[in-house]
Amino acid sequence: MRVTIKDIARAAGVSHTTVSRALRDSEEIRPETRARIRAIAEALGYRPNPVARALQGRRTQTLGVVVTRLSDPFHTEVVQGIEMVAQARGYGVLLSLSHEDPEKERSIVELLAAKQVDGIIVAASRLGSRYLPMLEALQIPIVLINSHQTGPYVYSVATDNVHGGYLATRYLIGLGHRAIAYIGSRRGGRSNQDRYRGYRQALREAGLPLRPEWVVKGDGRVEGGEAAMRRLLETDPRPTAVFCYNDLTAIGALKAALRAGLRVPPDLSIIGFDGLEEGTYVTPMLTTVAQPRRQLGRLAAEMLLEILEGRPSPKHILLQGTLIERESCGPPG
Amino acid sequence: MRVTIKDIARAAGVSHTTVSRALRDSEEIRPETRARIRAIAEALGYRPNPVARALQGRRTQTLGVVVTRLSDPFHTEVVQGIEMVAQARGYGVLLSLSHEDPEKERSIVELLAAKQVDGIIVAASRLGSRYLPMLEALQIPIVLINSHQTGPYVYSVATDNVHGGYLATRYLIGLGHRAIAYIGSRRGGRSNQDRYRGYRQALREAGLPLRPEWVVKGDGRVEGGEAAMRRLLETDPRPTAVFCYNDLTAIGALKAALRAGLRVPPDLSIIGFDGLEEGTYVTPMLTTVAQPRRQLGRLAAEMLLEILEGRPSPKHILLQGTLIERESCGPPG
DNA sequence: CAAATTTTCGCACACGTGTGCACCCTTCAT
DNA sequence: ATGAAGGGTGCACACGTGTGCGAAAATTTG
Repeated sequence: MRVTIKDIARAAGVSHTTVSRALRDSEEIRPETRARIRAIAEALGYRPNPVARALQGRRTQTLGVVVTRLSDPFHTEVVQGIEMVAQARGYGVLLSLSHEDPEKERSIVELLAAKQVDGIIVAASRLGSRYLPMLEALQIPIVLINSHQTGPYVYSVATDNVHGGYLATRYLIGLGHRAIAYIGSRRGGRSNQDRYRGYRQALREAGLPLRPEWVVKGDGRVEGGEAAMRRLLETDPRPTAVFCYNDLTAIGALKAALRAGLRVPPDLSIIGFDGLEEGTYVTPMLTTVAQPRRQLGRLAAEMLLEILEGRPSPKHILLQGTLIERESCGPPG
Repeated sequence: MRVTIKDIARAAGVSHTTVSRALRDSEEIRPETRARIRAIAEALGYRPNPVARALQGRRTQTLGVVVTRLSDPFHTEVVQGIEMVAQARGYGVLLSLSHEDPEKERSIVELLAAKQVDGIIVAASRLGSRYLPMLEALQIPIVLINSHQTGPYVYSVATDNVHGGYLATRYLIGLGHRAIAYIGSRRGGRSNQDRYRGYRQALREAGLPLRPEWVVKGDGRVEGGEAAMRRLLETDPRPTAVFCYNDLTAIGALKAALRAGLRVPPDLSIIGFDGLEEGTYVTPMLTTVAQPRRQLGRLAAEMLLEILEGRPSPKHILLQGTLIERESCGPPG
């Protein structure tokens, strides 16, 4: 059997009330008594029962985390960031996967709320604004990662996609490219639109035309990037550089280009987005706009904990991505 | 405020006892009463409080999962398998990362136990047999993934590393290779030894010599594989094929080989282990011995649930890997 | 119609921890 | 010596759900 405060009370010859107070270092209990009880608790190997505490105090010390898929390396790093903060502050992390199904995401969030988590972090939500009424009904603070929404219980941490798209495209322009394509993502939603916006803005500023046939869509994964690149390779004239929605897309694009016998660079330059480890696996290594992924997770968790513990916190945080120059870009050949 | 059975009792004009029984479909309550109470519960939007249930019934419906790092793609797939099963059966998944620190792994397992999880799954444990006394003291069933141990509360699911190593090496021999190297892992522990054992066995059977200078060690990650391959490239004669401890190591080896100007194949053949998605990102795509990773997670979760729900279950399951032929191997050139 | 039986429900307590308030025992002042 | 003041501790209840057992109501039986 597990040791409870009643067992300690019996051993110490006091009531469980006194034990409870002694262990919480209450001023009401005489110091010697406190010390004696602590010693007995130690000797008996007492571990407080968090379930009972939660029932009593209405706090489970647990954060719910909702993610679409873990097989997407973007999310894993975010979750690691969350977990590190949570672990350091004594919170547990209850993980649920939605598999990109909005309906499932909804039911998962409700399930987490029913499980009495203190707060929820949702990474890469697929749910739009119709989401909000539910969140408010739950009365649980929620932090959205890379999905901006507004509402009384809703907070967010995101990277600036417009800026990132602009950064990538400017970089290619700076290398001397004038024929720059964009491979987007069917499933990218708002973030795809924003990166595309940054791309257009950079083109416009440089006085470069926006060619519709150079804007194609993948699916945010390797296969989609590959297929999209094959379509780009058939255009005439061909772009000399490609900005890809994310690194997986870029890796697919690179595969297709290499298979077509192109040298990357100089025949083609490819830049990705995210800053995944995986970008260093390929040859040439992928140049990319890195999102501070772990930071996203960390900040989301810290924000949530601040809110839960009643400290002030900003409601929305926007982070900037940074360019990582590796090998997949160069001047047009 | 949250709706409790007391609220329902008040609305229905019965005691909370009756409500509790009605909702659990007890035979003691008259069918009409049951239906009436259910209707009221429905109307009020009642959700049972799992914390209170856990306190009363000693079950939290939560599984603890311990993993070294999520950034290792091997684990993510395993965790996904676990989560899918858990979600389908109404269990939550409490995730903790140990970051390859044995001491942390220990404390995490104890923390999970303190948090009253019903069972624990440990993926890729770094703790050896001195682990066992603690596990027994906790009296919580534990399933180890890819780490075989024996004890009253200890179960395991693993892939057959000896067989996998043998399979990979036989495949290379079958292609005509007679100079086959092995890049192991410093941190691989038992699994590294077993894969190496399979390698030696295949060499012995084929009458090939085991050359010490062709057995080097990486760290199970890309960088280590790269460095190890550079060392191999300096040997004379050079191996014509390399079996790598895992896919990340193989990706590193491939990078080094390509950088040295080798064609893979025919100048060099490389085979990995794990069957990661990442193996398809590189050019040429990696041939590998695939572990049924999601299956590992699934089986571990199913095993644990069987045990928890009192159904019989095998204590140890050993799965076989399968060869996936892609592009990185061919006859020696 | 009364007694025995069955059905239906509520009382009281349990699970482990926390807390408002009353009570008891010192201690000190009068 | 008596009263007040104050510190130290325990009683009783709360949190939400589940359950053994007894009591009341409904039904069957003699």
